[in-house]
Amino acid sequence: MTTMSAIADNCLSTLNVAAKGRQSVSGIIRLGPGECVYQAGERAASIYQVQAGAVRVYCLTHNGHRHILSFYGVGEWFGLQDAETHEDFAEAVCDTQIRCAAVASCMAAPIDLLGVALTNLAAARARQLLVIRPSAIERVAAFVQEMAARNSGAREFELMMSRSDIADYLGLTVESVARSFTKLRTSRVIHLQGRGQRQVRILNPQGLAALGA
Amino acid sequence: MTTMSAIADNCLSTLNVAAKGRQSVSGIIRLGPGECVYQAGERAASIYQVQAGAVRVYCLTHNGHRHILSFYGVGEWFGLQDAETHEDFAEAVCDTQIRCAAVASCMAAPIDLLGVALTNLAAARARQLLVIRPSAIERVAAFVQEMAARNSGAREFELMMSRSDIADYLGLTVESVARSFTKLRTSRVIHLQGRGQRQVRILNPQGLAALGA
DNA sequence: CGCCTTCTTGATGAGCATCAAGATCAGTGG
DNA sequence: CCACTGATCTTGATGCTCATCAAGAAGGCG
Repeated sequence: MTTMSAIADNCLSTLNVAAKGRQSVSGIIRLGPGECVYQAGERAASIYQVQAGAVRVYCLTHNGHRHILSFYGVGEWFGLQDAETHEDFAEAVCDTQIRCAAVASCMAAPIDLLGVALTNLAAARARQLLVIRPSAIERVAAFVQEMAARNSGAREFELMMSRSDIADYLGLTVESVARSFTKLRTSRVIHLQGRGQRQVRILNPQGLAALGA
Repeated sequence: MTTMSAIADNCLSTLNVAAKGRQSVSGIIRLGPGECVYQAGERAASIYQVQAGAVRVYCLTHNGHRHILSFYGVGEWFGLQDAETHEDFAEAVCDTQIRCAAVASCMAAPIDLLGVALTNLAAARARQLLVIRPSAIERVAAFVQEMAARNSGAREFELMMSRSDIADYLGLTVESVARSFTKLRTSRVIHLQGRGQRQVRILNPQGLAALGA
């Protein structure tokens, strides 16, 4: 019983801490490529939903390398965490529009914080399975599938992020990413064109799935 | 205060879904090494807290390999997720005692589900940073530090899991794990002894941190 | 003792990081 | 219109690290 009430106390304290010390900020924000949504060290008082474009959330490792924890596309929520201040960075990948909701406002318009947290948790777990995969081409194949799924399963779509972003997301180097894309292209699994070879058309979904599943 | 109730509402809605079709189960469960807490496909109607021992939660990958998502030690909660059924497996690592709480019971005795979810999310993110690290010895060093932290930062403690568990947790092979432990031993960073070389004493915390930080 | 599991050590090869350089493209200004 | 510039992407060569295969060492237990 005492354990139970202790947990209830945690619940209260977490939220009060998160909300205190900052004015509730809500509204729409427009950002250009590379512009920052929040930085490590800032107070975490809001959560954000992508309205258009895409956002990358990343951490810096001990040796200064950037590791992208997740990309967020239209409709997805990010920025929720347990600590009082952010330990990560969020930036627009391209021209982007986000909605900002103060966590404290969840009482007025109850946003499903638990749902957001669980969705993010599930995504983080899925990413672990992806990243642990040894082969570079498998990671890239899985990434292409993930991006296709984000575009409603379209056969053709445009990557909003650079090869460098993809590399930092998959834990590879830019060169390995480029090589894997080349392999997928020469083996007729995908077709690449457009500015920076970011326009992707999936030619052989089965072949892609066989690699990335 | 109202924040609380909003979360309670969320709690209710999510939990009704999760709890339906299964009797609420609460209580204490004792398990021996390798015994199962839940399996993929089972309805997710409860969350669990480790009272003694340790639990491993893992997924099976497409090619049949086991990937351990997380270890849970005394006091930690696991089993919470957004899907209606589990997609992962939970097993006792050693002799273990867990507390089982039906999610539906959170209305009567409000467990901080959001807090549990956010803690798990933070852990998943930390693990991404660990696993993405290229070097095997760095991963093992970070793992040893994590285990030390779990034992209240003790200099000496016993690993409850096998080398095989560690390998599946770190995304390495058993051999690489053993080699890394050997390197840490021969470089006088740690000392190993006891059954299965699972008794660890940290001789050089700075050296360990330099590798694993 | 024999059998089993777990951990360690050795030899070899594959795959990726690294370093280096070339290719493509958008933007800029003569 | 073309040359210049910088960013991004691709390709090539080399070495290191880890997975793999194989076998030995160290308990635990009947």
